[in-house]
Amino acid sequence: MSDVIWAALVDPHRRAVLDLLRERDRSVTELVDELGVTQPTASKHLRVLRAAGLVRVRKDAQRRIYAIDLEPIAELDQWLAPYRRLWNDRLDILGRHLDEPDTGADIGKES
Amino acid sequence: MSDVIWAALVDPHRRAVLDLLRERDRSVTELVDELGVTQPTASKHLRVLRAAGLVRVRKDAQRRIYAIDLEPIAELDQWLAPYRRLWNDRLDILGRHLDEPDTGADIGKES
DNA sequence: GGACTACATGCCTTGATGCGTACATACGCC
DNA sequence: GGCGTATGTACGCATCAAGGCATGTAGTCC
Repeated sequence: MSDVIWAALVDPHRRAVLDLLRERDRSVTELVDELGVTQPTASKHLRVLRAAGLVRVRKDAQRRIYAIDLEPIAELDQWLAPYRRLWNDRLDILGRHLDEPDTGADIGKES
Repeated sequence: MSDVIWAALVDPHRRAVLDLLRERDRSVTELVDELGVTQPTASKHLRVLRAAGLVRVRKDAQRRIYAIDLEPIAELDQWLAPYRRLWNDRLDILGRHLDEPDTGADIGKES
């Protein structure tokens, strides 16, 4: 997946923006208030998120309403998939050992 | 989830390391060869990955064998979960509209 | 059209990051 | 103990990203 997406998500403020937009669409002013940052700072973060395709904008009179776009998130999920599979496999193995503690004939008990 | 994990994952070289370690454990020299970077560079990346808990090391004589640790990845997966849920919800809605294109009585046809 | 609101952009400074080079350290072998 | 291999670290440098401040721009209202 694109480096741009990772670069966008690495910043806590930008992840906070996504969290807020997950709830509902918001104007820049709303985001500024919620994040506690200055307006230019928020605008720059939004620019990065836009470049990564993580948010979309629509105009509402003089306001800009930002909405989340989940497609890059789905990409991230795909990147994660093989790791998640590995993780689950290992949990399964652990679970089997916990379920059948005395069938570990192949583990080789000490001595 | 911790910023350290995001910071560790943002670098392509470090993600490449994880990809390689997903396959099997490897020594630093192996990673250096695979990544095509100098040894100090690799060591620094590994340091960051260690700090984030994404890899573990064990000593084998003068070599250090690195192995992946999936727990931070699981954390990332948890962070992703609400987004994935939202994504799936929207796919479902889209799917329903595609399946039953003419039952959209509540959509409000024009005029 | 002038004032006001909402937002974006440019410039600057500062702190973080990645890489290269050189060096230090640890281990095995003889 | 000296040497070679394997790895980590210190330092300097270049790049970059984040925030502050000032300014530009678009839209609304009167």
